[in-house]
Amino acid sequence: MTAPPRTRSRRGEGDRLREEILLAAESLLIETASQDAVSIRAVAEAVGVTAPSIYRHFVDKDMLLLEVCRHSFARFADALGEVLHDGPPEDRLDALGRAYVRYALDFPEHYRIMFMARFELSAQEYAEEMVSDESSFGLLLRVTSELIDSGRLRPELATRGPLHVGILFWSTVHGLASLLVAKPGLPWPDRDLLVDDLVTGALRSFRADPA
Amino acid sequence: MTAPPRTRSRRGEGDRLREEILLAAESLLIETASQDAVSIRAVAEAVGVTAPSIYRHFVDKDMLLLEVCRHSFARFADALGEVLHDGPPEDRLDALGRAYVRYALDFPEHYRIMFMARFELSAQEYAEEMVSDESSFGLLLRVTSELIDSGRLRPELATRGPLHVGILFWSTVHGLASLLVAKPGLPWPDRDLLVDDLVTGALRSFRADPA
DNA sequence: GCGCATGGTTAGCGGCGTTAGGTTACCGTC
DNA sequence: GACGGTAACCTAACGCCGCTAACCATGCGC
Repeated sequence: MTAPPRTRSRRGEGDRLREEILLAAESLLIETASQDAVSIRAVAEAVGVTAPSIYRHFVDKDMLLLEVCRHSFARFADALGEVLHDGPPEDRLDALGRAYVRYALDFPEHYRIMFMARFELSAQEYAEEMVSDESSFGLLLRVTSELIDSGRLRPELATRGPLHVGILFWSTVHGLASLLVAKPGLPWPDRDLLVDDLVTGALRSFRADPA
Repeated sequence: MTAPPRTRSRRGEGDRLREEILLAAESLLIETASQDAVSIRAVAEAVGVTAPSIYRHFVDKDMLLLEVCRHSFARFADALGEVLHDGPPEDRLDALGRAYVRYALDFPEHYRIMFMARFELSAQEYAEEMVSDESSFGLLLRVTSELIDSGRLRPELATRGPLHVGILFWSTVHGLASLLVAKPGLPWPDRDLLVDDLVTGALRSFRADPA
């Protein structure tokens, strides 16, 4: 784990080390479950290289973590995509919400840096990052669009558009997920029950006709 | 701001410096809007004292920040208490939710260390901290109790108890609040509208009878 | 007036992110 | 096949950080 012997990369293969650095940073994040433990020096030692070498591949630590973020977002989107079977949009949103919280609990530190850390991105970068169709938020937007199109939404919500509704749902599941991640020591009641009531509650509040 | 001249505290007045340290830490947090900027050394310089002196009054940095947290929680509870006028529990919960998000936006860094940082407290400490009647969570629990007692809650929710319902509401408002705080650069749609729909939506999902 | 707890100080340790500048090995060129 | 250029990585060091050890001064209680 500490320092495997390294053979220097060939001419055009500098990106190999870049990938190793990213993987090491991710591993460190998972193993230590602490963002502080992911120091430039620790990552460098894990890949068997000195600290300044990191800066050949990442302009600074924030950019390294941001790249880890991007990886996490991709895996996050995959995890959400897997539960998104065919069916009515309500069911799809329900599945999305449950998978969302589950992912946060499975990868708490990844969730932290994705949604609880403040990276100073421009609105431009955010737009690219989040609203792309393959992103997790893109998935959500697609489902809220379906929901609006289904006509079963409260009219005043439907007029606000998919983004607004998406953020409402996002807020709801993120609220529970982030609290569970941030305060694991709290005497939480049954988590599954909370997720259940929260997700079904949100869906209920969206529906025009209370069935 | 940097170093006012200090006269040494008298025998029993060591707590005076302790208070000054706390206030300086809070000021730094507000002015710099960054938790990283609140270093032991910076705080020490702000009160006109050397860094090690801090440790006469706080065992370590975490405990200092935790104390700042306690201050914040107290002010937070005050802010919530102020909007808690008489009336039906639904209205009180509504007011609580709106004040909650408003506070987070007014004091984002305080909100961060209160609800988005991970302090390793014991369950015991949490219990004392949060469920005390004067605390913000205590206020919330009181209102959710009223709500359950009113009999207008969905029966399956009412049986889960005030804590469960309180956490559901807390999650909901915290979700939006924390996202707004964590990602200020995102192209958010109208915030007031979001708070509106979120809070009324949560209340609607609680109600047994959709009026 | 003396002892001693209280409320500070100076000096320094190890770790952090980061930079400057040097070194090594590969690769295309002549 | 020697050679210059450059990509890839190194050593050394700066200025921060949290924190500790050890020392000093003040002023109260006796």
